[in-house]
Amino acid sequence: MNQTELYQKALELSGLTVLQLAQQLNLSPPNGLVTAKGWFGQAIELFLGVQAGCSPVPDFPQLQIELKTIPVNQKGQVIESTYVTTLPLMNHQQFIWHESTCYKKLQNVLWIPFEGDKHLPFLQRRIGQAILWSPSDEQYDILKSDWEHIIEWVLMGKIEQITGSIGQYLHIRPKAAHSRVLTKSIGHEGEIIQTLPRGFYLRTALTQQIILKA
DNA sequence: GTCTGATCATGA
DNA sequence: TCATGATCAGAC
Repeated sequence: MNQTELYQKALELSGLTVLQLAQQLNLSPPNGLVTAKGWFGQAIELFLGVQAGCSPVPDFPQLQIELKTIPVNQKGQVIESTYVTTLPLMNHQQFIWHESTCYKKLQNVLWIPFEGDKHLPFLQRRIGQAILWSPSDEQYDILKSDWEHIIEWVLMGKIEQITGSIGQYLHIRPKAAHSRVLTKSIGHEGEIIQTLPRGFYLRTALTQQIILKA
């Protein structure tokens, strides 16, 4: 499958409801998202033929394309931020921008917008028109500088001091089963410390531009 | 625990 | 109201 074929396949989703998607895939859909937060994203993966897995690479490695679903309200406004990848804390290879999973995942993203208004019954929500996006020069520069800023703090052993308010398009937030989960990181003396795992997220400041422009 | 898929829920 | 911090589900 090449890029065009993938995009054409994604366009077939346009206008389908969640229920129709589930029927087409022979899945029994959940009644809501509280206990099935990732269900929709995984159903779309199944439809487009993404290999299920947990390795930190783009969904379509050969095409360098990452797949993202994104909830939008009736005014076309993005409702939620978008998870990108885990924040590297000990993996040195990941401290180089061009080697980072974050860079690789953001080169090309296939966005699948869908109705995310909470008052809409989940099964009746419709899927929108897919968007194949790559960052503009300006978006790229901001993403890179956000990333470098955050990684610099990690390298200086200041992981505990990075809050979600840092970063214009890209920021970090907790990413774990719960707030007691611990993983290794660098302390301010260069020693190994235990800390809560974080992930990179895209702010709506960026994703709104992408959805609007399409 | 570590990764993926994400949205929930609460405080300012 | 909305951004930050917390949490849910599943594969491995």
